[in-house]
Amino acid sequence: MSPTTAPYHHGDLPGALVRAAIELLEEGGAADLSLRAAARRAGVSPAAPYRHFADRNELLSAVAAVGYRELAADLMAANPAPATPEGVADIAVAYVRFALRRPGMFRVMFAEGCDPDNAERVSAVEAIHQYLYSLVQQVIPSGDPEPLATAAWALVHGLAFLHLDGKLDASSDKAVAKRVRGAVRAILDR
Amino acid sequence: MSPTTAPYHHGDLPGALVRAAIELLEEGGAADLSLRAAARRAGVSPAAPYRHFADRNELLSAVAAVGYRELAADLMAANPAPATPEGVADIAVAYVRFALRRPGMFRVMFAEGCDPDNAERVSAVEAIHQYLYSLVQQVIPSGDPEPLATAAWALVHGLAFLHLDGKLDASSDKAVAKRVRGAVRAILDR
DNA sequence: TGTACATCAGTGAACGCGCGTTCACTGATGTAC
DNA sequence: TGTACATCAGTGAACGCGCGTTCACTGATGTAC
Repeated sequence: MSPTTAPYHHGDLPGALVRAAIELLEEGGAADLSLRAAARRAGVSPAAPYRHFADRNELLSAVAAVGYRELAADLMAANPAPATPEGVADIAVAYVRFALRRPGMFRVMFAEGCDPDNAERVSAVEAIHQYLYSLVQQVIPSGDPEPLATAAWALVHGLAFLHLDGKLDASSDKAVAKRVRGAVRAILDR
Repeated sequence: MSPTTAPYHHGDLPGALVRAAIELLEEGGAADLSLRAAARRAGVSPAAPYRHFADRNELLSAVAAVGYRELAADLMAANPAPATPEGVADIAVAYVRFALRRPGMFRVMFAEGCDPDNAERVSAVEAIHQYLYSLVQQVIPSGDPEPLATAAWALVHGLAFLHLDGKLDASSDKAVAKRVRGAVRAILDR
C-alpha cells in the first residue's frame, strides 16, 4: 500500500476534523473556524464532514469537549492537591493561563450558540464544577461549599475573560499571574 | 416641510445607526448585527454609514460605549451608596441582570476583535473599574483595595458570563439573584 | 437679496468573498453464500 | 477461495445568502460676495 497516495477512505476523519479545527482556532481565532476550513485542512471536500457531523455546531461541540478535558487536566497538573490559599492560587493562575494561551479554544468552550444540550459538553462542564467543589471543600471546610465553589469558578472565569478582552492588561505573563494571585489572596486571606 | 417624505439628509445618521444597531442586538443577538442591517433599519443605503464610521468596528465601539454608560447607570441605581455586604450584593445582582437582560449588548461590550484602543471604550471601562474601586474601599476599608476591586469585578463578570453561556442555570431570575447573592456573601462573610 | 460655488451627506450599483448546506454521484469496504 | 451485493465514506459541482467595502454619482446645504 502506497502511503504517498491519500486513500479514498480517510480512516479517522472525525478526529482529523476536530484536530484541524483546533489548529485553526489556535492560529486564527474563532472567526477563522468554519466547517469548510476544517475540511480543507483535513484534505477533504467541503461535503465530507457531513458524513460525521450533522452541522457546524456539532463539530464545535466536539472541539469544546476536547477543550474542557484539557482545561481540567491543566488545573489538576497545576497543583494536584492544594490545601493552602497559595495552592488555590496556583489553580486560578492555570485557569487564566489556559484562556490566554488558547484564546480561540476558550471562546468556543464558552460561547453563545453552541448547543447547550450536547451531552458531552454538559458532563465536561459538570466535571469542572465538581472539581472546584471538592477543592473548595478541602481548603475551606467550614460552611456550605456550593456557593463558594460557584464564587471560585466565577472569579477565575471573570479574570480569564477580562484579560482576554483587554479590560485587564494581559501583555505580561508575570503581571497576569501576580494580579490573579492578588485577587485570590485578597479574598482568601481576609 | 413634509414629515412624511424622508429628507435626503438624515439629520442624525450616526445616532440613528447606533440606535438601530442596539435594537438589532436586542432582537437577534450579536450574530445578526451588521453594518448593512443597521443601515437598512435606519432607512439608508448600505454605503451611507461610511460617511460617519470608518468601518464596522467603529460602529461596534460606539455601541459598546453606550452599553458601558448604561451598565454604570444600572449599577449606581441598584444601590447608590452600599455600605454592607448586602448592599454590595445588590450591585452584583444588577451587573448579572444587565448581562442577562441585554445579552447581545453585553457580548459586544466584552468581545474580541473590538478595537481595544478606542478612547471612549477605554475611558468607559476605566470608569467602571474606578467605581468598583471606591465601592470596595468603602465597604472594606482595611488593606489594599486594588486587588479586591479586581476580584470583585472578576467575580460579577464571571457570574454574568457563566449564566449567559448556560454553565449556570439562568432560567429563573429569582434563582439567579439568589445564586449571585450567595456567591457574594460566601466571600464577604467569611 | 440674489447668485455662484464649494462642501457635505446621501444613492445605487457593483466587486469579490467565504460560508453552510444539498445533491446525485462514485470509489472502497466488508459480508453472505 | 471467489463472487455478488449492500453499505458506507468520500467527491465535486452547485444553490443562495449576506456580508464589508468601493466607486462614481447626485441632491441638499451653507457661505462669500
